[in-house]
Amino acid sequence: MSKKYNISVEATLEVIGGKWKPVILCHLIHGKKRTGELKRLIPKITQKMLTQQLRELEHDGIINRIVYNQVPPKVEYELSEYGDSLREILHSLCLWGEHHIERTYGNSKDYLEDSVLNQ
Amino acid sequence: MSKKYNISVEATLEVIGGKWKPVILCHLIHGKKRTGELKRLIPKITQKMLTQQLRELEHDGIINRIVYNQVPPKVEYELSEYGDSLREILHSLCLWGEHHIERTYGNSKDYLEDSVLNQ
DNA sequence: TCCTTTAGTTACTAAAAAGTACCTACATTA
DNA sequence: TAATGTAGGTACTTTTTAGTAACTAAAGGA
Repeated sequence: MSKKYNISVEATLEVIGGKWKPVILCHLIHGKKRTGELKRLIPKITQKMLTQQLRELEHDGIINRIVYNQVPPKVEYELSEYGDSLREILHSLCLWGEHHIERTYGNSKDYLEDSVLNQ
Repeated sequence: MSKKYNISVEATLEVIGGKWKPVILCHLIHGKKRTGELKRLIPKITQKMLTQQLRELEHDGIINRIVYNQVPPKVEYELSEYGDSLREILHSLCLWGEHHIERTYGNSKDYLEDSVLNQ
């Protein structure tokens, strides 16, 4: 009848899978971000994909969308309380990536953009 | 010049991103599996995708491919020592999925296939 | 001899994901 | 009056990803 998962990780992937969602969320674990900030932090993402992914994350209760009623518009995104339950996982995913880059290339400085995230 | 990541999680996604890899790996954290076992555990995967994903994981050093020189062929896959560094992350991803299913549907039994993985 | 079994390959097709380019709203400021 | 800045929407195209179906190898057994 109802939708079945063969293994629970499939449910996780429905929510945070894909090319952009983990990236967006890894930025949000460092705090609230405006739309434009996210675009700057993720230079290769298009407006369309950014909005689309943010909408889905909001729909799944992972992030909050905070709209300030002003012109020009100001919108901020943050991890919701529920999304915060992903914090450790997201952090581990970032950490593993750093280790992997080092293992693969010998160092991470030359292959990883400097940013608040990679200290 | 050389390839750059804007954030380290991108490197992680290159290795374990996509629709099938986390599923395959979550099965392998419970031990060595033959090709046919994996096909049975992941009913919706096709032979082609299974082989393709396994090859990539092997190439990235995440899994070992163990070939027994016999006919009909017998091949087993297991997490490599390096792949084992993903064990905790994979486990957390599964756990989060279970919580998410419960939060979303009220219970997990009706939405999650019974298997060794979901006790 | 021919079927079975297991793991895998390949050419082709279909579907899903992502990219492009252009459009909107509207208060503020020059 | 016209340009600016910010967030977002949309139709269309391209690219990527995945699925389909038919194929191979080779030992053992009927």
